[in-house]
Amino acid sequence: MPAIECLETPPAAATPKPEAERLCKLLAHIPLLDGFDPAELVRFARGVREQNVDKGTVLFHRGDPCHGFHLVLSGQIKLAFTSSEGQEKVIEIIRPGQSFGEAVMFMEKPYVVMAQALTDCKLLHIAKNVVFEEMDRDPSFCRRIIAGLSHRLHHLIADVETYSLRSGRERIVGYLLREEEISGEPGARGRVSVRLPTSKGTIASRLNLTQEHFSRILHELAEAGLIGVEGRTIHILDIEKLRTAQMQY
Amino acid sequence: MPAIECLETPPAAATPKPEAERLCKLLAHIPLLDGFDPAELVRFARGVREQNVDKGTVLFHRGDPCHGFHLVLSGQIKLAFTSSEGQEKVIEIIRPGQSFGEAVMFMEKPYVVMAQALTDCKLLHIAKNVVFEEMDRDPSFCRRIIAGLSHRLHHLIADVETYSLRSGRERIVGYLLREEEISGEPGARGRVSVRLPTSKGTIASRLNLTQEHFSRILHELAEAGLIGVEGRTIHILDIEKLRTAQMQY
DNA sequence: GGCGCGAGTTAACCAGAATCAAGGTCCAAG
DNA sequence: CTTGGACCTTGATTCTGGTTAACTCGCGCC
Repeated sequence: MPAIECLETPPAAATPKPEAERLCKLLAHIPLLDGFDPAELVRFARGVREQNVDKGTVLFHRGDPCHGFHLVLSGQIKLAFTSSEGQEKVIEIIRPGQSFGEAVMFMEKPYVVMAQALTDCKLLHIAKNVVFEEMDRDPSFCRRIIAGLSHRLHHLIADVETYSLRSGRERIVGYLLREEEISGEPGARGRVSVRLPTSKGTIASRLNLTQEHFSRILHELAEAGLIGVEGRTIHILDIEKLRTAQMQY
Repeated sequence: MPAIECLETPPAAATPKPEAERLCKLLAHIPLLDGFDPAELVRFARGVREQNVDKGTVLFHRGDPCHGFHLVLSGQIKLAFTSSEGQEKVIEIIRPGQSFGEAVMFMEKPYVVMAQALTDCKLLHIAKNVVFEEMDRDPSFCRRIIAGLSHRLHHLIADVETYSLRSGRERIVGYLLREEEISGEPGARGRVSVRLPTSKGTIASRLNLTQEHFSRILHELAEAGLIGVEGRTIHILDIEKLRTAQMQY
């Protein structure tokens, strides 16, 4: 597990133009900047840094100061906290197109969680000063940030609900159904397959379960004829049945 | 438990002036509007409605549309969700000076939780249109909203951490210490007392415990000589010792 | 090939917390 | 004063999920 390190893109001091252009192209795709005109993007690009990190790299620990936020271009990042006894709880698995660290940035406080690459990743780091400048300049940009934070909050409340009101079995079934929803076709019926985005241990922690318990429940669901397990691929044998099972338990 | 009902302040159509003035005075104290000049407050007051609700009143249910946010002037409101089986989980107990419902307002989605008055309450309801107008007009107002949402998010993450990494005992000890911190003198030592803001059952739910389990743990803590229980008043016999107990468990 | 390693599985056992079922206490209304 | 209800406590029992530990499987590497 390598220590924190920022593999910057090659300096490119000699030819800054194409490098900046490439960055702008990347920026144009991120939801927060959707519809920004080129001039705005260039302004923004000043504070943006591309990072390539290896699997296992810790981007920041709890307590580290925050200088901006991150956006994942490819790969996966896990956000987690570790208790004093060393056990870890994964709060979120960040996937391409998603960003993290905004809330802490706006609070001017150190990180409360740690972030670690689950795979080799390509990231953008957006410095907070360009965000703050843009906020002063453009009220609609503020609106987007507010919308983003609200959305995040909403999501987290749903997580709290899941953790406190649902059993392990229900959480797993819910997870599988959601996962199918984002990766599969919209109106899927009957037999569909879901590929787990990362190791079972990590997903178990995300769902507030131990790896062992997760494994057991998958086994139970398989025995009940609801799913088939094949490594990281879960075959949902009858998605309608799984949905109704979700209701009952 | 009375159904939802909005006890508006008397119409005051004949003398709108003093009524508006009184509202402005209330508004001037809320953190979000701190430092606003009178003209801004008046503009804001158009969308503000005072509400007096009785204990037990449900302000909104999950699924209700959201037309603005609420601020508590006096009394307590509980935010909770109810599972399909009817069991309830309290997410937050809102106290005077605090507000709720902003995130949902910015998302233009229905409420995901329900809000109920734990005591007779005085509230302000701020309509979303005046908030949105002010956001377009004043970037610094946006900043405050962003700061508020970030803070809320931060808090919720701390809750998730507590729920998933700490035992019931630890959660209760942590709660008592926090409660002491906000109600007691800053540098308290030795013996101090904390008054629970509401019923033990509600607090138990807030901490993700059953009433029974909560009661038992209080008993255990009392037996261990850490606290004394006298109805809703908890005497912390030695706050230093409780703090170190918090570390160990 | 054999070694080591990480991920996953399985089973036996255990603990923390929920559930169920009585009571107890206090207080306000009849 | 006594009746009922809200709130709380207590004990017995059950259950969910965590802990520990052994074992398997696949894979990269010497």
